[in-house]
Order: sequence, then C-alpha cells, then structure tokens
Amino acid sequence: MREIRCALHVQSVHSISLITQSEPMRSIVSQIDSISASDSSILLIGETGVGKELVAEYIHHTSVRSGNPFIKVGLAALPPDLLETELFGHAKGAYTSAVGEKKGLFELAHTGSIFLDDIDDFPILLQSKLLRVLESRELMRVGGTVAIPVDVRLITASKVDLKDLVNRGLFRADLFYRINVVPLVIPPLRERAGDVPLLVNHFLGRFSANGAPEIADDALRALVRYSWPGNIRELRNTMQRITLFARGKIALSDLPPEIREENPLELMIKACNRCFAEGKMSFDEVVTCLEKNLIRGALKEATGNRSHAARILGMNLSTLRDKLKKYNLPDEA
Amino acid sequence: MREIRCALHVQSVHSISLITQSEPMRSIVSQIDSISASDSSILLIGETGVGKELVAEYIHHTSVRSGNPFIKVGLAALPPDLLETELFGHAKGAYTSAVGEKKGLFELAHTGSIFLDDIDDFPILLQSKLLRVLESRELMRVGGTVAIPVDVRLITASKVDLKDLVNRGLFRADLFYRINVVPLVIPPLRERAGDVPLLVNHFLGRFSANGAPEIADDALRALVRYSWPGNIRELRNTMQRITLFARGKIALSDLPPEIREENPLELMIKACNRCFAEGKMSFDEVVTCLEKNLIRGALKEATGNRSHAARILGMNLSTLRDKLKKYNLPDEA
DNA sequence: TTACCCCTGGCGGATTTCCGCAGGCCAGAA
DNA sequence: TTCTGGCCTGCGGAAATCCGCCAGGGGTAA
Repeated sequence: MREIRCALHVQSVHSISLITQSEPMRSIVSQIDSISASDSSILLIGETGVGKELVAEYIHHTSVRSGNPFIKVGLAALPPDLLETELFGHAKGAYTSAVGEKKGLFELAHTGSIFLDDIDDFPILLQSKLLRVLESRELMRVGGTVAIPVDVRLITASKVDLKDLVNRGLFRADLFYRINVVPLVIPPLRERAGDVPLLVNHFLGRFSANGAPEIADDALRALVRYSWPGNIRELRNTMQRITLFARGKIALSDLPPEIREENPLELMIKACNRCFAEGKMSFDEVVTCLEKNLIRGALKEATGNRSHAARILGMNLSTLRDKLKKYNLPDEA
Repeated sequence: MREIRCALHVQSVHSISLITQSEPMRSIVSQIDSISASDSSILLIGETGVGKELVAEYIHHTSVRSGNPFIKVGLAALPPDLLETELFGHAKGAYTSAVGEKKGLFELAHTGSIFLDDIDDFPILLQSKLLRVLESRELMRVGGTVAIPVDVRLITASKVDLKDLVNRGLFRADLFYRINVVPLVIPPLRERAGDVPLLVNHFLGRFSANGAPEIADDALRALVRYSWPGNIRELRNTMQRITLFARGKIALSDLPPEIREENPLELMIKACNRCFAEGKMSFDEVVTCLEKNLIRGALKEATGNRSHAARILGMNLSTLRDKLKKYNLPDEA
C-alpha cells in the first residue's frame, strides 16, 4: 500500500484506500471520519461506477462495528421474487420448496453493517417491511411467526435522487427519511478530474508486475480530459486493459480511441465557448458564423447541388434557399 | 546556397532562390522557365508579402536579358508628383529646380528589365504616357523635345485584380492588355502551407550564425497552421526575431502568441465542421447544441441572473427567456 | 417609510423562419 | 419523340422567433 504525502490525501484502512486529492472527495472523507462513532443510516448518492461500494466498505471499516460482519447486497442483481427471502430469510415450510429454515442477509449482518446498493430499484411492496425492520430492530422471516432481533447499521446507495422517486410515488417518504439520515453525494469522476492522475497511477500499479509504468504527458492529458462516463469502474478496466498490451512508458497510442481522440462535439463546444468568450463575438455572430460554415461545407460536398446540400444538412430545400439568400451565399461562396 | 534533393524544387540562379515544394509554386516556376526566351510583359498578381519582387528578379535572371540592368520601382513608395520624372527623367530647365537634365528609370533599364511594383496604385494620368512608351519603345523626358529610344522588358506587380480597376474606370483597359501578356498569380502562403517548413528552415539558416537550429514538432505544426496574413515577409521577419532570442532548439514558447495560439474563430470553424462531418449530427442539432452551451456559459458567468446573461449574449431578455423555455433550461442547468 | 433600480414573468404584436405547392427546365432513358 | 426524375424558383401560409410593454416583487439607499 503506497502512502503519498503532501498534496495527496490517502486514507488506508484494512487494505481499503480512498485515493483522492480533490476537494469534493476530501470533504466526503472528512464527513465519514467525523461520524465514525455514529450508528446513523447513510445514503450514498452517485452515478454508476463512482465507487459507492468502496465508500461503504470504508465507512464500515472506520466505524465501531469494523470488527463485525459487513454484508453487501446488490439489490438490482437479485431476482425480485427472491428478494424478500434473501433479505429476511424464511421459516420451514413457508412455501413448497422451503424444506428448511433460512437466515436472511439481515440476520447475517447482525451486530455489523449491511450495504444495500441500488436502493432506488427496491420494490415498493417490500419497502414497508424494510421500514418495519429498521424501526423495530427485529424481523419476521417469510412464513415465520417468531420475531428475531437484528442489530445492523444500514448503508444504502442510489444512483438517482430519491426525492424524485418520492415525489413520483415510487418510493415511500417515511422510508426515505429513515435511510437518509446522513446523505453523501459521491461526485462523478469528471467533476474531480484532479483525481484521475492518482487513480491512473494507482490502478496501473495494481495491474503491473513491476510497479506503475510512466505515462507520457500527452497521454495523461487525454486521460484527464476524457469525461469517464463509466467513472472509476471504467478507469479501472481501462488501466487493466492497457497494462496487458503496453510495454514500458504509456503513450497516447496505447489509449483506446474514445479517450485518445477528443470528441468532435466536445471540441466544438470548447472552441465555440472560447471564441465567444475571447473572440468578442456576440451570440448571433457565433451562431451565424457556424451556420454559414456548415452551409458552405455542405454545398462544397454536394458540388453546388442545393437539393443534395439540403439533404446533407437535414433541412428542407426551401429552408436552405432562404438561408442562402439571408447570408448572401449564392454560389459556392 | 543549400541544394536539397528529392521532394524539393529549388531553382537557384544568381544567388536568388525560389524555395518551394508545393504544386502551385512549381507550376509558376515552370511557366517562368518556359518563357525565359521571351520578352513578353509579365504581370504578377498576389497579396502583399508573397514575394512578387523575388519572383520578378528570378524572371529577369533566367531571361536572355540577365546580364543587363534590372531596375526595381516601388510605385506606391514614390511621391505621386515625382513619379513622372523618376520614371521618364526630365530635360534641363523643365521646371524651376531642374538645373540639369536627368535620366529616368526607364533609361537606366535600357536593354534590361524594369519591375514596377504596385502598378494598381499607378495614377491614371500617367497611364497614357506609360502606354505610349511601351508601344513606341521610346520616351520623351519631362520638358524635353527629343525622343529617346528605350528597349526594356516590363514586369509589373499588382496586389489586386486589375480587371476590377478597369471595370471601375480606375485603370486603362488598353494599358492593362499591354502589361497583362503573361499573368502570373502568386498564391498567398496560406495556400501553400507545404512550403512553410522549407521557408522557415531557409530563413533560420539565413539569420543564424551556426546554421539553421532544430525546431520542435509542435512549434513547426503551429507555424504551418498559422495563416501568415503578412505572407513570406512576415515569416521572414518572424524567423529573424526568433533567432535573436531563442537558444538552441526552437520551442513552441519561442513563437509569438498569435502564432503559438490557434485563432479562436478558426478553431471554432474547424471544430464545427469536424463535429458536423464526423459527429453524425444534423444542422439543427449542431446549432441547438451550440446555442445551449453558449447560454449555459452565459448563465454561469452571470450566476443565474438572466438579465445579465442576456446582456452577455447580446440579446433581449425576452429572447433569452424564450430560448430557455424552448430548450428547457430552467435554472443553472 | 418612500423612492429608485433591477429582475422576472406574462403576454401579445410584428417579423422572421420554415416549408409545402405548383410550374418550368434539363438530362437521360425508353 | 415522349416520359420520368431531379433540380430550381416563386410564392404564400403556418409556425416560430424576437422583443416591447406592463405589472409585481425584492433590495438598497435616503
């Protein structure tokens, strides 16, 4: 486990690392540390792949329950009809194939923590039972008649704002307030691009037999510039794939094309913003300039054929004609 | 004088070099070589700084008159009231201060060539006299009574299309036809960017005591990308300035900012075209995308103040509000 | 408390834009 | 020679856009 000083902020507990130097994540680590003595329910909000599971582990292992079980449940991955029994167990003979009693995941987490990922996908019919379990701190197995005490700390994760689901009647408001005692928003990777170099280095080191290889400057810039729609999971997978094929220093050419090449749309937006902000052009001037150039390009490609040019541009011939007249672009201007 | 093989085309005559590897210039050199035995009047057309004077020298020194005088006249640089006497001389007592007779530049060019630069600036009142001299092959000094024979080859240069001036009555049609026997259009440097590396190397070598220094790749790319509105003259001056201050290899940081940094407008146009061509977006989608982003940027800069944002964008508040509604951009989306 | 300035929303009129329709022309195929 | 398909132009109606006007609210200074 590498420990880095000065500008970095690495908390390593129980071989779990939250690697960051960005302010958004530092703030979250601070909040987690400040409630480590607490038993409060925590709701982690963030996009797929941002590392909610890792954060949940960190929370558990820095809490007073760190020596006790930590049960992770991906709710979205469980078949809906098995969900109840998986979570709460079932009594003997509860249904045809229930030849024996079964402990649920909540029982297994007794005295420890349970992490319910994708709580936004939780069936609303089970929400009332979950709420009862949380409030009474005991559960009734499916088909059972005996209340079984459970002492668990609840950590949940959602990829959307549960308030929206509450407003749409898809999530119980009372359950929401119960699990949202401490909300933590995990930012997407594109909002903490400053962490990308650390994470890249971390995963390259993780997957390389000889320690993290060096990265060319332009390759690093491309990695930082990329928006990482798949967040840390995508970054991790990308680094794993790179270490399989790259030799020595990581070059720009070692990166997959969607990272290596700047997205044309992003490039355009950046250029337009820069032109508008620096080029002293008004909104209309920028839009007009864009339209003119797109039209010119299409006419060139269509060798002056206006009908074809209109089709290229995805507009009506009449519309193109009107624009040609408006901008005084009669021929292949 | 360096001679380069293979891909290059360097004609060196009498310590004059036309350095090029681009097709447009090669074509011109071929035309010049093919008329070297001719005495035809040549009209060079091209922007300021493209090297018309150098081309004129080359023409003279590859012609049969190469051993005879070559007189260069920048017509725009001469005071209009002295123009006639400079070109055609004057007799003794032609005017108060004319204490002696004076040969004009045409006489000095006898048996050789005369190069009249900026012929587009030539006063229309002198155009008839010039025409008479060219047709009769003799001249009358200002205030003189004796016809003096002159045998000169005429090379003229213009930075505009003289036909336009003829159409507007600013240039005599008969004179135009007389001097336009062989028109040669010298392309601007931006239309033969392939020559930039050669020219950069040439001038760096010219101005460096220790031979041409090496250039970093990104610096060379910036030099090629630059549009060189001042053409070769600007390139020459830039290289001279660089060799004064740069040490060793020429880096991107050694270049002046207008070359080092890509012009925002050009960048935008390039990016927009690429986005449209590669990004599989329709005209409307591109325009919409641009508008949304410009609006978002303005709102961000105005911290949500729509009146301010409208002013930033240079549009009416009502217009901005209509667009916000159209694009469903309610808050700082 | 009052006055002033600025922002925002609602709304409607004028102008611009989009585009469909009809007709003519041209080139190529039957 | 006729027919067909495509392109282009003129033109007018519907829809969209631009923006001015009015009213209300909030903040600040006198």
